[in-house]
Amino acid sequence: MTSLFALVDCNNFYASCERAFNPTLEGKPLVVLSNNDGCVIARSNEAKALGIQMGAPAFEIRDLMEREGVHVFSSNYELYGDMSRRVTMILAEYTPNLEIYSIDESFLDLGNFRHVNLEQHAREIWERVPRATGIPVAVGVSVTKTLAKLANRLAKKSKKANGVLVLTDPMHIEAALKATEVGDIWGVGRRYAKKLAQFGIYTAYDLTQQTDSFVKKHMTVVGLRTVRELRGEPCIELELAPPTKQNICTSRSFGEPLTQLSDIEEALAAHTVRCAAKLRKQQSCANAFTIILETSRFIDPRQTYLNSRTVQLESPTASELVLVPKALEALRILFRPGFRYKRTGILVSGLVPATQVQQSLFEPDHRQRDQDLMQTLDFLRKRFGHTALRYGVQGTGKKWQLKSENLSPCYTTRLEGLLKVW
DNA sequence: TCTGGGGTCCTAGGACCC
DNA sequence: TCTGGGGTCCTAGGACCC
Repeated sequence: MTSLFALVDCNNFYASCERAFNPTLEGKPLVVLSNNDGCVIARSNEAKALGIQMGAPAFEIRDLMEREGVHVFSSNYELYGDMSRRVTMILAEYTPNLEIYSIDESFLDLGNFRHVNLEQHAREIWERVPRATGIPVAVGVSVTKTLAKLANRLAKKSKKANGVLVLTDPMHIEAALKATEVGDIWGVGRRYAKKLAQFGIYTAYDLTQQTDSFVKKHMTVVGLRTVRELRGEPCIELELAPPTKQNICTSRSFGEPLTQLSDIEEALAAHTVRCAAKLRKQQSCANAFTIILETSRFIDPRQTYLNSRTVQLESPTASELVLVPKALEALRILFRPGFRYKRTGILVSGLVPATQVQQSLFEPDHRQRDQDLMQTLDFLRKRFGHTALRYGVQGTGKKWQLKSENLSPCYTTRLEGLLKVW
């Protein structure tokens, strides 16, 4: 039996979320900016039509946006996360096997749906999700995940497809491969596209015609898997449960450049607390952590500074009480006066399941005490918000906090947002 | 003045061991 | 032509994804 996958992708997801609660934005150009209101990370179709590029720095297009009356939003991940859960719940009704691939994309296993009219089934999903959630989607169906991605892309692009494309007929697959540039394949980025062009390989079809050894030589085994999938041979399985993360990173740019160690300490303490909470959420402990400290990358190279410091822990931990002081200690070693710093962060690594933690022979055993305290903290923060309980060293965060000047209300998760919808 | 924040996997090369 | 051979572990760097 051959496999069958659908990829359901939300159109302009963050932009659509903002619009879902504000119908007056229908048909208007709208963009969502990254953290710190830095660059464009989502655009409505109308904004795309104005020529606003993905990743464009906000300051470069400010004039254009003002002139054209573009509605600008700071990113509101609380809202997007909640909308994403709503979409996923609808999709789960259409398959027993669902992979939540990202905040706005899911793969559906349709392996046992051969008897149904696929076109009709996909079209039903396409209609149902926006009706239930306000978020428009596109649906691509094919025999491998990579081809389903490709079908999804064409479903969005082609007027005739109108949001739904089922790609199972070999003739249709070949035509689709010929119509797709090599750099638009899932798993082939800009670097490889450039390299392949030097060999005269421009379309997905061209790539499928290469020998396995050629592909492996230039694109490693990862690229070979992609090519086999394009040829219709499934190599990438559905991931039903999210894999346990092997690293967890929490870092943010500062709202404005910082020169004082004490301000940066505040930021790093806050990031470390968030990072430790993420660790506990996946029930892991870290064996090591790395602290990153850097200036802006967009200034005179003589004024830039980028350094990191990795610290091995005596025994794996997820306790803030251990991590915060050690993180700050590492930061003080990294810090050089005289630079204008833009970002700091922590990455925890060497993660092991919390249940398998071995106690070091040389450290006093604070584990039980720490665990109890962390449990209490997690409970209180869940109930009262993650900033409800802070350490003194975190300060008030005024100096380093993100710029978010155009934040929409958290319509779905906060009282003031709910009232506004009413 | 102003340019995001997460992640993954693979490979090559060096250190070190027997 | 060939400085021995083979294994593991670690890190840095490069590619990719959203």
